[in-house]
Amino acid sequence: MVDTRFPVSVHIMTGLAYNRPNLVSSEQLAISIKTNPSFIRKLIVSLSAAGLVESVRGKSGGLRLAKNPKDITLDQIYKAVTESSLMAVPTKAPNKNCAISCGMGDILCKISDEIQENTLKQLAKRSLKDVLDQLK
Amino acid sequence: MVDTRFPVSVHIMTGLAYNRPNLVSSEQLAISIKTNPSFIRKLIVSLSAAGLVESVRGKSGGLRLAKNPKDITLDQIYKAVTESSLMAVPTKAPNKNCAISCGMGDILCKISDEIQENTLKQLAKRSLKDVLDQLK
DNA sequence: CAATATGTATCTATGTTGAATACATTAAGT
DNA sequence: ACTTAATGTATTCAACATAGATACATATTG
Repeated sequence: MVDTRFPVSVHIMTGLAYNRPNLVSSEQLAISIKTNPSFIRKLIVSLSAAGLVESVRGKSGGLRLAKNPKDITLDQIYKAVTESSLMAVPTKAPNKNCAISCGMGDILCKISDEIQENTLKQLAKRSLKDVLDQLK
Repeated sequence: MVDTRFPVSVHIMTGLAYNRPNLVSSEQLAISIKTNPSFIRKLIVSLSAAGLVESVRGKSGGLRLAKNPKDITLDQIYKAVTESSLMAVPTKAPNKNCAISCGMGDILCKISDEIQENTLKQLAKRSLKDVLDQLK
């Protein structure tokens, strides 16, 4: 199965940006994204912790952006909901009898880090406002 | 579980480059990488199809690079063994009653494509010879 | 013809993701 | 106060992808 947390989160954030400053419920978001409110709320926990979303509890509560869409970049969203790296890094201990095996770990980690950094830099160029403008 | 095909393939290719032009068996590679020959051979199928590896069957057979390490770049390896994109793209049909849902697909695909293209461009800068030099 | 390598197929164990469900907590509104 | 409706949190489940395991066909050397 593929990790959809980031794309789903972008969808969530776009929905909130679109309806700003009104509150939107996780139920409404779930319908728009065709997923379940449980998944939405799990993502909201991360997005709130990152200071991107505010929630209001109780009746007539809901969710809204914590910042202006132009001040939210996609790398912030990515970092909020994704902890693993795009490229897998070796987890197994190297084969100590093999020079190549011993050397590969560092090399692969360096490549992975480069990809990660580069991708985040690229996502940082795009704000939620850009996405919203593109939508219209 | 994480997709390790690319890092494992880089390891394979580095092993073959290191021992060039001698043949290396999938068994030896499996020991170096601490995995099983079956997985190695599955990857070899893809690497061979991409023209990166040659195999010799039968007794005293084995595997070797099909090209000079300086002419093999990491994006070639990546493309040979990985078909899915780094960032998940939406697979579900959009919610037709929702403008945002309908618009998100294209936007997310564009972002995914950008990341993919950018990452491959970055991997293209690095040749197998670079990896080998770095190892020594 | 025996030995040893790749090629190929199948099955299984494991881990991850997201769906489903339940329920506590909070706050509005009557 | 009480009902209603929202988030917060925990747990379980189903589906899926990955890689490990195994078996065996095929090819080639010696």
